[in-house]
Amino acid sequence: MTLRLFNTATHALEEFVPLRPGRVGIYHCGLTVQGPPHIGHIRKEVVFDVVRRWLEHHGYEVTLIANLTDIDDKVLAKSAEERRPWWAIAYANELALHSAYRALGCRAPTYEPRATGHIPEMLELVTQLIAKGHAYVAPDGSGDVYFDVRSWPAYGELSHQRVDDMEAAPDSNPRGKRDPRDFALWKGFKKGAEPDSAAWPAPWGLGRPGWHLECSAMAGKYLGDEFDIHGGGLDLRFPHHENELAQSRAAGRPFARYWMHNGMVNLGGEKMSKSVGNFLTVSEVVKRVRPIDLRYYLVAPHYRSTVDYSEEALAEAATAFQRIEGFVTRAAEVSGTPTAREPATEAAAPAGVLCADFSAAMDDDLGTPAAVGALHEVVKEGNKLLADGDSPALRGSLAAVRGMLAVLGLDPLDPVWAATTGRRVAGSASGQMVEALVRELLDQRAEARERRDFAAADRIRDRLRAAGLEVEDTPSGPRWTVVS
RNA sequence: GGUGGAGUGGCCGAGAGGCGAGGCAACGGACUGCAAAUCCGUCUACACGGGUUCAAAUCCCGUCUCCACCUCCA
Repeated sequence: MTLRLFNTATHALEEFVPLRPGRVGIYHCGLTVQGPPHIGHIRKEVVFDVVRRWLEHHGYEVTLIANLTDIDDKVLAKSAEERRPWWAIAYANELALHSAYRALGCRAPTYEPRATGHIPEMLELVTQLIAKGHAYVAPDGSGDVYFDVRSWPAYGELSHQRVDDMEAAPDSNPRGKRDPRDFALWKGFKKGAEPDSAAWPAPWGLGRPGWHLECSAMAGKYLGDEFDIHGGGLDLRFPHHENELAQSRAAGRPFARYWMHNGMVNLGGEKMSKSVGNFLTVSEVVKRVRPIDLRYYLVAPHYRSTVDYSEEALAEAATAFQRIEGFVTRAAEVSGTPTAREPATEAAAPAGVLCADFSAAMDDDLGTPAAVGALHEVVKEGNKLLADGDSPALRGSLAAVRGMLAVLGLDPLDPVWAATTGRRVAGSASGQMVEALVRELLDQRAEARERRDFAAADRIRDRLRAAGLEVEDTPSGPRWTVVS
């Protein structure tokens, strides 16, 4: 069973072979913390969370690094606009990002470095580039340092563009650039126009790092000069990733071996984006839909395809997922598997039980759509087994389904969802009271049904529904769930 | 101008020369006191125009439409 990934650098499906046996290093560009994360941002987090889980399923020890760009033009602009320190804005949005991670069941990165914490590493990289003749201090006295694109013939290798074919940057102010495509490694301090706290000393003058530089320096620090996978949104391929690659290689660092880019989330036919204003934040969407349903919606399509966000499609995805979830909760009850009511103590299902179609799909460039199809097939089989009550076959189906769901980060019995799936009452003291009261009402209903007083029985069911509890009759007696 | 990607049934969404992914919705049936859930069945689609082939959603040529990037963007 070999994993193949589509490498955007070569435009080909390649067998994944790690640099060091048994270990995988992944770097993906996190957020510029200028605002709270939207659905497009969190899709990327979910995608790489699944990449990580699948690699771990393969037995790799995964180091996942996601950076935070906490100093840049946008953050400073926001700071000026809101009259709050830039670092306070960055931190507030960092917290918002973390809460979105948690809401969607994304495991925290192994480490999440902030740009401002890595100035020395960045200065070192710039120094190397200047020494090798690939970067220069602008002659205009601005204190800017630029990467010299013409000095690096491979420039454009990642996005398959030739420098001469590129539109001349519509930069009305070429400042001290030798070529309009040269990009800033270091931005000289603009006294008065920018806060003094946003400047760091450098051999070529006070200033702050350019965006592209940060990622090269941090990836190098935590994963080494060469590492396995570099990820990020498709929109970052050029110029950001191209620039990272150029400056790293020009400094003599081989950099990433595989490049993975996730597709965009569109809203109203256009990429969800802060600047256009057509975005939905994770926190607002999560008020309308359960986070686990949102995650299913983002996991089910292929990671490289565009997702056209719509409430209707999201609602359909939720219904589809609830079918899977329904099987898991019923099968867990029937087989005595701990549910969210009593948090699971057992680990995720053992790897061996995943269905072969699921694994084959995942190995084929993370083919989640086909994998989800395979998952639904097993659910259908499981539902048939459920009619006969507990059995080894049912337990096998449940384990397989949970194993597959765990890879996708969607196991409804995982305690991370306990607070938001809302379908069970948590094992708190008040939960136990609700439990006892509902039990009493259901007993009364059973008695009413016994004497065929269906009007009375239905009245109890209706009242419970009005209170947000759905009652359904199963061969093994009535079961109830919290629906509101 | 350059570089990529996409157009699939009522909807979402895979696949990539033959053998009907999957889900949602709808309809019919089974089960149920009624529901719910579940199961069984029905619904044969691939932007358009040509071509290649015994066979095309899949390959070739042309056309149209849309998206991303070349400027900050996951």
